[in-house]
Parts: sequence; structure tokens; C-alpha cells
Amino acid sequence: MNSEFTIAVHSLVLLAYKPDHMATSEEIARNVCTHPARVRKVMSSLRKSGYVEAKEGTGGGFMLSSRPEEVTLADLYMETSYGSIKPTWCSGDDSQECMVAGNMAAVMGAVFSEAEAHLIDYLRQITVSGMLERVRAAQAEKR
Amino acid sequence: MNSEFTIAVHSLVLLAYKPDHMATSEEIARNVCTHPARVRKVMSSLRKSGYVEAKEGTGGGFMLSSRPEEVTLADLYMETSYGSIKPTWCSGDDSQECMVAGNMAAVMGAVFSEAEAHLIDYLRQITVSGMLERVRAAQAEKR
DNA sequence: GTAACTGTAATTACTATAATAACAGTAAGC
DNA sequence: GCTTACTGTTATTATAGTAATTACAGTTAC
Repeated sequence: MNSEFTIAVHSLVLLAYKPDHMATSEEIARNVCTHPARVRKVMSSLRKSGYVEAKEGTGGGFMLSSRPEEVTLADLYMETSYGSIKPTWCSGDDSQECMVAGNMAAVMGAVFSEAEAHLIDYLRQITVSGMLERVRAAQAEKR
Repeated sequence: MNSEFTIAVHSLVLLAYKPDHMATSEEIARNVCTHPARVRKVMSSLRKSGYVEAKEGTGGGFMLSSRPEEVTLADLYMETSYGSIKPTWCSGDDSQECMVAGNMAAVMGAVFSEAEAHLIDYLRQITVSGMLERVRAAQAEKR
């Protein structure tokens, strides 16, 4: 799985955590431990689907434009990584006469597709604010 | 996800399909469309957990040593790809003072871990012989 | 008009994956 | 016992996917 999903989740949780719900790509990148350009790429995609707003120019940055209790990890997965649990490498060869070789790619494709549907169902149960609560709980555990 | 899982599934389905439940690594590799050495590596691992037997020397090869109705895709996933849905890249940094940065890696780790548990539950419902039936059904669809 | 931002594309570096080659070990059949 | 046909395993190389970096055009605040 592509790590843009992780970056999207982390970024939104950070925005939800900050009192003004706002941060620049540089600030987010430092928190996430990646490059600002990568954060802008991911956030730019989330902006197009309305989860955040971007403000250009001095004093600009990204801000939440959705309620953290309503955005689920399934939403973010769909946006950043849909289709990524299926490996690119594919078994079999449709041109072979053997029934197994000729149909395995399609059958495995269906298996991965249904597996992803289950994954999305699970991710739908977790919201951005839920993630923030988990972070708080993890922090409390540390003591 | 690593494609060794796909190779394992395809190989066992092929063995279940063949009347004598036996094939050499070269024969399997041709069917799966990969290199015989790769097949041997995957099968060698399945041998250690008892799903297949290997016979060295002339006339040798791999043969099923388990009942196709009893081996599930979860078994094969565990053997070949356990842990692979979590990306290697990891967000955050435990040494940062920010609560979000300091705990995100652990929280995301737990999310991926539970997601994998759900995936395994789903794969447990699908057996090798079930896969063979799906292949037959896909073949019938082609007409 | 300058400084501080985002948007986006292009390039480079790195890492994971898959293919290939090589050879030791083993069993069958002559 | 020698040859042939296999597996077992490791090392090397090629390819592809992922992430970092650079660069610069566009936008807004002051």
C-alpha cells in the first residue's frame, strides 16, 4: 500500500488537533517527516474533494473544511490509494490453453477486489476525530 | 502486497486441478508465468508448513500433501505475506514533542494491524478447492 | 514590489520486487 | 557408478515503484 494514505490521515489529524485547524505544508511536512512538496501533492488532492481548503500567498496554508467526526479513513483511502492492495504483478496468462492459467488472473482480481471492499468497510468505522482520540490515548499510555 | 501470495495460490490450485496432484517447478512456472527458481522458493516455504511435499531427483517435483477443501487462502497469506499490508514508510517521529507526531506511527500501526486481521478473516472463507471452482466458473463464462 | 505561501512537473535517489544464473544435493534408471 | 532430472538455496543483476529534491510559475498580504 502506498503511503500517501498515511500522510493524508496524519495531516488531517494534525489539522484537527491544532486550535485554528490550519498549517502550512512546511509545518505539516516537519510533523509527518516528509518533504513539503509531497504534502502539497496529497493535500491538493484532498482539496479537490473538499476535505481541506488551501490558501495561497502570505499567511496561507491548509485548513480543514470538513468536520473531523464526519471524515472517515475510508474517504481518505479512496482518495489516495484505491486499488493498491492488489499487487501489480499478475499470475497466469490468458493466452494459455490451460484452464487454470487462463483464468487465474481474473479470479485473483475478484478476490483482491472483494478484500478491498472489506478493508474499506473497516476504514469507514474510523473517523479523523477518532484517530485524534487514539493519539491522545497512546500519549496517556506513555506515562 | 507481495505477489508470492498469488504464486502460492496459483500453484496449489494447479496441483489440485491436475489428476495426479503433481508438477515440477518448471511446469508450474510456465503456468504461473514466472521463473522456476521463484516457484521453488515459494513451494519450499509451503513444504515446511506441510501443504505440499517435494520429491527431489528424476521424476520428482511437488505434490499436494493436504486436502484442497481444507487449505484456505488465509493459510497461504500467513505463510507468504503476513505483515505486508502495512507500508514500510512510516509517518511521524517518536522523538518530536508534538503529541500527534509522537504517536501517529503507533496508532497507524494498530489500524493496519486490525485491517490485516479483517483481511485474514475474509481469506479464511476461501479454500483452494473453492478457487478451483471459481476458475471453472470463469471458464464457463467465456463461452 | 517583496516576502510567504500553494500548484505542479521534472529530475534524481533509493528501495522493493522479480528474473536470472550458478551450483550443491538427491534420487531414479540404466 | 554414472548420467539425467529434479529440488534447495544463495548471489547477482535488472526493473519498477516510491520518496526526496529541485525548480519555478501563480497567488495573496502587507
